Amino acid sequence: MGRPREFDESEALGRITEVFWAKGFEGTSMSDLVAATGLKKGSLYAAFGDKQAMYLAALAHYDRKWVSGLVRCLSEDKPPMARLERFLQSAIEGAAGRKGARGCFLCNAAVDRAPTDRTAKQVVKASLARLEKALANLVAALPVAQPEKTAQHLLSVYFGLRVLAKGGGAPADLKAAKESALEMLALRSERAGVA
Amino acid sequence: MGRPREFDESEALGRITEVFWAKGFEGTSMSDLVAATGLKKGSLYAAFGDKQAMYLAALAHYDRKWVSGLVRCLSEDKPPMARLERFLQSAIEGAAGRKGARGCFLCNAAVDRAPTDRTAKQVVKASLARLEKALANLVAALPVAQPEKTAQHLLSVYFGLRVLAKGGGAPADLKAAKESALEMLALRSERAGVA
DNA sequence: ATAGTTCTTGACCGATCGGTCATGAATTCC
DNA sequence: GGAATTCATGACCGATCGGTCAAGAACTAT
Repeated sequence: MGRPREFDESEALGRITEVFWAKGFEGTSMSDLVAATGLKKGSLYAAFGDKQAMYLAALAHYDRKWVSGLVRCLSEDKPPMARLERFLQSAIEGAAGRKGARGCFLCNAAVDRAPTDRTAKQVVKASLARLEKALANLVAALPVAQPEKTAQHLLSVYFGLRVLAKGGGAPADLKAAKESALEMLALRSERAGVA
Repeated sequence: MGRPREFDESEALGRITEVFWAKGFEGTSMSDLVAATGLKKGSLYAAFGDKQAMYLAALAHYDRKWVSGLVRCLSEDKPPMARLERFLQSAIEGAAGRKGARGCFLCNAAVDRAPTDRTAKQVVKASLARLEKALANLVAALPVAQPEKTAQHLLSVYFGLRVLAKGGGAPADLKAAKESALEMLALRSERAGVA
């Protein structure tokens, strides 16, 4: 009953996500969201609540769409090392093009929103846990001891690459970090395989 | 000649740095800086320029004070692995206490300021390069091949730990990531030492 | 003493901030 | 065809944003 929505809520959430992703919570104004969605302020508030709620909805949307994509990529039916290589490579490429300069929304949220927004922090924690689990599953297919520890290590390399990429790290340097991580892992596997 | 400054410019810069460090560029207002320094708006603008200039001054101040501290710590006359352990541990502890929740200003700047502020990006790049060089020097004391690659790897672990810590990573998980990184390095050293 | 210079202060600026609300349009239920 | 309900719209709100400026205070050089 009542008048039906004239816009696609999910599409609007996609636009909102991109804005928060690119500009952060504090850097995003309601007029930015109005411009990005083509909706009026009243409609946005009616559909999503206040600014913080919009941010949380965007973060959840990112988790569903992009984090899930990463998890899927980590769980693919390919050689484990190839999956890991692609995983780390995605962190490097995420800051390459003009549009890709936004990096990883999860990383951004962890750094500049989690410390002040408890709910955002919980969402971030949940996404991190999902990634860690997928990584641990992958590493478990390798002959290394303590796959959880190694997964945490690789997760930190991933986010470290995100930071360095945003900070203007040279592509060659990022590639070096990635290769070093993979080489060390191969070394460990090799050794454990022998033992 | 003329009326002398009634405040310590360096002390004011210290206060300004702490505010930007804790709240980011967009999250900091001039009234925040006024409150933190005890100065009036006019004095701040006269001394430092506009908001962006204040941020850049704060970032440079951080580089001089804290990044230099890290570099010094990495160059100490102690066992290399102990220095590395302390280096990574500082990333973990930097988000522990209430006050420490601000994490690493350099990491924050890389994530939320570097993409939109070219000058900030250059300052960040310079600081990153300093850290990388100190790390490479340290790693060179170890019997590992390609110390620069390894240094990049360790630097990404460092910033990854910063991100995970801010994202609410459990202390045990952060410790695991740190230990995994150090163990892999020890393994590599051992092997290279044998070869 | 006085002129010249720098610093401090608080009032002030237009613009924008996040958010609300009354009104009219669109739809369903009876 | 109302009555009820929901949505879209644009005007509107006080607060705060980053930034400026005139006027007085504190100092130096002559």
